[in-house]
Amino acid sequence: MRPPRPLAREFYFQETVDVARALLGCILWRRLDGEWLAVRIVETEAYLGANDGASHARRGHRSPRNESMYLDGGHIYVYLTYGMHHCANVVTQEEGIPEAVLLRGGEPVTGVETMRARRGATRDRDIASGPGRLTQAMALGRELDGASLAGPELRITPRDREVADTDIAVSTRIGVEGAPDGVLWPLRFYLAGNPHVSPGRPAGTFVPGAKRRHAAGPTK
DNA sequence: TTGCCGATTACCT
DNA sequence: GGTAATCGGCAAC
Repeated sequence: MRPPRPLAREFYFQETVDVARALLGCILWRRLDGEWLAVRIVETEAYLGANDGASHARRGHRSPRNESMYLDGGHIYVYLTYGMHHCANVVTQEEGIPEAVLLRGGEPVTGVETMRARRGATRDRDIASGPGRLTQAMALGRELDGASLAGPELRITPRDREVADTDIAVSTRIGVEGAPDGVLWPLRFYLAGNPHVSPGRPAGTFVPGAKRRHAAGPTK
């Protein structure tokens, strides 16, 4: 199975939150040893640059590690976390604006047995349901940091089935703590009910006011 | 140069 | 529900 045409470059220049939503249902492809691996994206998180306390680019921070966040839209930012797991992000916006969308979960579509072997997983739902699992299954490492998402080894292609707004659930982001701004922002998006969404936290739909507190919301 | 800690996961009780 | 694994980045000394 081979990938169709990649998403147009303009896709990545929409508002980052819109990109995070629009990526749900799209297909991420990775060519490994001549074989195409693919997952349908089912969970994302938006990171909104300098004003986002949870972002690696908070306060405008820039270093060799997060340099790829400053590329123009349509590239990938891969970093190592907890000393052992990689996380992959889709870079958005024009060059110099460090916004990105973290890929948190994927549903295996093609190359499933290769990914299963890479993960040592038995159930399909354990293959790519989490940011570290997704990068391990698809061999997304630091060597791909900064690569194009419309290239010969890596690409994202359009949805292969319809996704309605009502299929998309929203919550606060996972694993971000203590950040003065950003912690409560509803920037995690996922396909409601999809078993390949990460188990990181009860997948509760974000309900404004449920905890007597409204997320401040990005003021971008 | 040192020390702390993370956009996580797997395995334990 | 709790925590060890594991190491690069970054702030502070």
